[in-house]
Amino acid sequence: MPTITLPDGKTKSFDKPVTGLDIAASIGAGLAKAALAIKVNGETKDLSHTIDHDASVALITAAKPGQPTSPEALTLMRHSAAHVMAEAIQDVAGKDILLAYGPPTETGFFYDMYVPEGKKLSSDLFDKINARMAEIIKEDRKFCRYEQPGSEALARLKAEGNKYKVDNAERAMGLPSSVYKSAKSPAKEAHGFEAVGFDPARADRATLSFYATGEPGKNWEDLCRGPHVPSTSRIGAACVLSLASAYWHGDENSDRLIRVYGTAFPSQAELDNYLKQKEEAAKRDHRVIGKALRLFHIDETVGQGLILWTPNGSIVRRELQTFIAAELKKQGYTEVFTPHIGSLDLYKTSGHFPYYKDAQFPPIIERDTLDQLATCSCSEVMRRVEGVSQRLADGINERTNATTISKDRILPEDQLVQGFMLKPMNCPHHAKIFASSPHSYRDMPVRLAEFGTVYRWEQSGELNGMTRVRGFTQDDAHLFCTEEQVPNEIQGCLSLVKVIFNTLGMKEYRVRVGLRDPDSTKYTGSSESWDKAEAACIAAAQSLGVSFSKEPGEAAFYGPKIDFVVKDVIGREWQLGTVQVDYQMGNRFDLSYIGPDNKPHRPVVIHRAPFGSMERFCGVLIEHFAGAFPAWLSPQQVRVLPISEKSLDYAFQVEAALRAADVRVAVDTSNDRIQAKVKVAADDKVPYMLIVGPRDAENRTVSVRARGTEKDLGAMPLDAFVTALKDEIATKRAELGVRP
RNA sequence: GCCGCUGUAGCUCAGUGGUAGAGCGCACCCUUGGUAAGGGUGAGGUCACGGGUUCAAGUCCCGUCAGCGGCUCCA
Repeated sequence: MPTITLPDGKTKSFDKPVTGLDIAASIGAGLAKAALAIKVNGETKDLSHTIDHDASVALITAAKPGQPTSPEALTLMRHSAAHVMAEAIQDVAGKDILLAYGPPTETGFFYDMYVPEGKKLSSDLFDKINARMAEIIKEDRKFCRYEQPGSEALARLKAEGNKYKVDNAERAMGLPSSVYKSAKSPAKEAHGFEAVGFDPARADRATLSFYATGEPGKNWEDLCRGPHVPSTSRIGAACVLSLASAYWHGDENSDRLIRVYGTAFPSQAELDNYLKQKEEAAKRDHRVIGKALRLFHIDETVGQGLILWTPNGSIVRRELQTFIAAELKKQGYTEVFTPHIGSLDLYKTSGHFPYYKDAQFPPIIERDTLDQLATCSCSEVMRRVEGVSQRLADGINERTNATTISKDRILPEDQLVQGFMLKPMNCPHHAKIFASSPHSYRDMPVRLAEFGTVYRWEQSGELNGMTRVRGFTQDDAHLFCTEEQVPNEIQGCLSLVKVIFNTLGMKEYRVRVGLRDPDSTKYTGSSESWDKAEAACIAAAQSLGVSFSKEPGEAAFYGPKIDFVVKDVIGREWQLGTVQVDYQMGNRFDLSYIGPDNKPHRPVVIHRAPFGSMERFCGVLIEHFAGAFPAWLSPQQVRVLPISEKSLDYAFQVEAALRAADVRVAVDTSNDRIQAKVKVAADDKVPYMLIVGPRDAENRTVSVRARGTEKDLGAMPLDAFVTALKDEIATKRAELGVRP
């Protein structure tokens, strides 16, 4: 008879098998009421699950009013809400919509479904679907689990004609799918089900579970692993949010499904709060603020994914670049400038071409050469563009000690097509700068920094405001160092990140350390070097003091890396910068320095762009500050608001005094009332408003109103304001601190 | 690239196959004021672009381009 161990270590013995609900009730009526599910030996089960053996059990409960709900409870509610939504959709839009897969997510849930041709599932139906969901929740139907032998259940699902469920069932039982064939990855794990070895006998032994929302055979039901909350009312409040499309199994050659997103919360108030937060977040979107504050512009005629930095945004960017450049100088970096294009041979040497050709703008080829190629077939042109001379191939193969350039890419000189690439990376240019002069170990490390603009052919559907673009400027640098110097240089990169994030008050970022896959042999460089470099990356990440994760298999083939990831206002994660150790580039470009032994040695190269690109970083910053930049970054730092035109003269004097102190300032010369001028300045998120009227003119004072304050802070002498603001700007303070 | 949605004034958006609309912004005029919108007048349109259906298209259909939400991808 089962003895149950509770999380606090206490045990309870029962004289017959017990359900989760029994256990909860044995502890207290309140707990029984609040319980949603149980965890048996760490595995979440329905509350009605029967335990007939000794186990450690924890109860998952709904939160008391005013208390935060546990992530586990939310996940349960949302998974259950996905069922409710699917039922509602089938009620509203028709049973011929085939359900595929509906899991909970971090902030809600979705359900992928196949909508037959000719049928439309559009957001017009959301009101009806939401109403139906509310009804189902109110009906408080029990989630009723029942099991069927695998083969029997499978036959039933096949008869029902939903191949997606058949596929789910087959995969749940460890059978190969009879309906889903993937060209890409046949062994790919099915949605959410554990991958198990193929075992035909398993189908007969296995059972499949179904959940009826109510009575099996009478109410709506779905093949589902569970677990669920006890009944629909325990979901609280749920709603459908948006439509998107998704591929079956994420496979673009497979069926296209409609993905319906929704979310659920324990109460309507919490749901409303979430929706309101979403709305607020949308207002912080850098694309919205960028337009309102005229920070940047994207013009169809210029091209998608190409950012035009308007004057206001350019100020923000310039301030940031100046800041970063000053920090780099402190760290011993030297600045370089390189052009926006480089010859094809450069990228054949580096390996970027043709390996990443799909992610690049096509090559720039001379007009005469194009004329010569006019009669060639497309594939012939590509062959010639991608071809490599014998000399270049021999050099690379020798230096990389492998057949890096295969024989079939080697062409006679007269067949080779010369041309240029818009540069997708800065490293080849920097490597050439390093190689342009001899280096002694005494000069190492050589740190070459450039705000280098690169161009990449991103898929059109991926472009997104400033966060995903086709042309961008990296805060790039390459550190050419000896192997011993690697840990110290990585540490230096991260301390730079720390300084800058701290100054900007950015705490919401995480760090991923990409390590090599222990089972793979694709990596270059000795395993001792790798061990040291990986250890250095981990140690450096640890010293940052933010959350970091080790990601085996995420390293580049040429070395381990550290990535910085931030979230935007709508919860999407963006990779900002990266620090990558590279054991390959030195070989590719035949780089060397003379060591103490008077012999040449290969330098290790560290690529680092801690903020990724100015575009993405500024986009993230706009959202971080919601457009309300600290004074040092603000496009306009002060606006002078004369009470009336009678005070215009003094307003201009104030402006002149501030301008002389290098403050970005403007006078509002409109003939509006002061109330209107205050409103406009507030909308423009100007840090300081200086209201000046006859009183101020007489006393040579300014009445200060800082952004975010409801009222004026009082008057202060003009000179004192200028001094205080200059100091705030010079020290890059995050808060607006100038006070009378 | 794929799926869905969207595209009307500088911005935010109404618009039922029958004369192109509002608010904000902008220009000018009145108002000269002490902290989140004073009043008036006016200018401003290839209804994204190209085809088609129709007596008639901003509206319906097809295509293209772009934006948005996802999917896939991301050195």
